[in-house]
Amino acid sequence: MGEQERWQAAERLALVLTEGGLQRMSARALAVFLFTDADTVTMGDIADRLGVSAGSVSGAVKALLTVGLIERLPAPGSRREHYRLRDDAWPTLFSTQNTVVHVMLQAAKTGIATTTSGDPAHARLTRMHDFYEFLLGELPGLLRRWEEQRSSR
Amino acid sequence: MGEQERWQAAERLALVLTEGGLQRMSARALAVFLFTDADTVTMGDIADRLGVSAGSVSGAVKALLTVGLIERLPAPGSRREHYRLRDDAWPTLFSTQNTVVHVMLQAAKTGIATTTSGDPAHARLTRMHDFYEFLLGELPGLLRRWEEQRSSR
DNA sequence: CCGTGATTTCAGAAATTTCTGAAGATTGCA
DNA sequence: TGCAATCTTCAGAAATTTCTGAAATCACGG
Repeated sequence: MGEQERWQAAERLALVLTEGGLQRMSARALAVFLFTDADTVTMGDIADRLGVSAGSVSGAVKALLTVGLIERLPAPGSRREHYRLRDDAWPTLFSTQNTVVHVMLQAAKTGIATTTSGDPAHARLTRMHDFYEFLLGELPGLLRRWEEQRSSR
Repeated sequence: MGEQERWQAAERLALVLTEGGLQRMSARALAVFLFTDADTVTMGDIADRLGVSAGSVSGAVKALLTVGLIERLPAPGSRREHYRLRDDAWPTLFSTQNTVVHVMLQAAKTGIATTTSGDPAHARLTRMHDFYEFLLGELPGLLRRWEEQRSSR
């Protein structure tokens, strides 16, 4: 397996992550965190690997920190900051994306308040409301099952 | 509840749907399907409601049909085509968005094939693989529970 | 507290996405 | 078949997003 294929796979993953809601540069940076052989990486490493400006990397790393996908390591007296993928990155990403569920539910509630019972719109909005409420109720159990399965190995 | 508030709520929902992956115009059109008081709408209705060109509406409706969120009604000898929101629109939208899960899993597998056991990258990719495999396994049960709950009311 | 290299910021450039408008195709009806 | 209204398509315009490059800021080591 050459380096060639590895970084091709990394770039492909970055495209998928973009579909999933991440910004392009954040997605590419995340792919580096995932595919690198080093335990930790610096902003310079990422810039070199991707061939992009330091400014872009700064923004991307900041975004990944904000959503909790990577972490800054206690720097042992080094001038460069070191970062790495967090252990719980994927459940975190999943939960972040599920913020949309909350907002959809709220949108349905707001919409229902603008209609009166019996309207076709009222029925449609209620149906939407019920689905997202169901979904929201399922998420905690789902994440709990993942934790259980993971700890039992 | 005035029309004013209703369509404000509709536009707000459209923004959320955009976050969720829909194109802007598709999202706005879907909001019309959801909030309208009529049982069905035509492309002209949507264009008037949103104040956009017929061309934009054509593209948006086509996209919504493709992903199965709306349906074309058997036109009773009318010149205009009539459309409406499908009953299972929300589970359908949810499933569509979960296509990403399949692709993430595949990306992890591809990545693993470019590493050797023991590499830090191998470990990270395996962890990613396991999470998305778990997630994929949970989805059918989740949708089944929704159907059960819905039919029992 | 300097000097040096790393990081942040941000205005403008570049790239991409999205919408329009008009021409062409389609379809129901007389 | 011919008319009229609707729908589709697509090239270019407009709007938005994203990236760069360079200057400002920051922080460690001396």
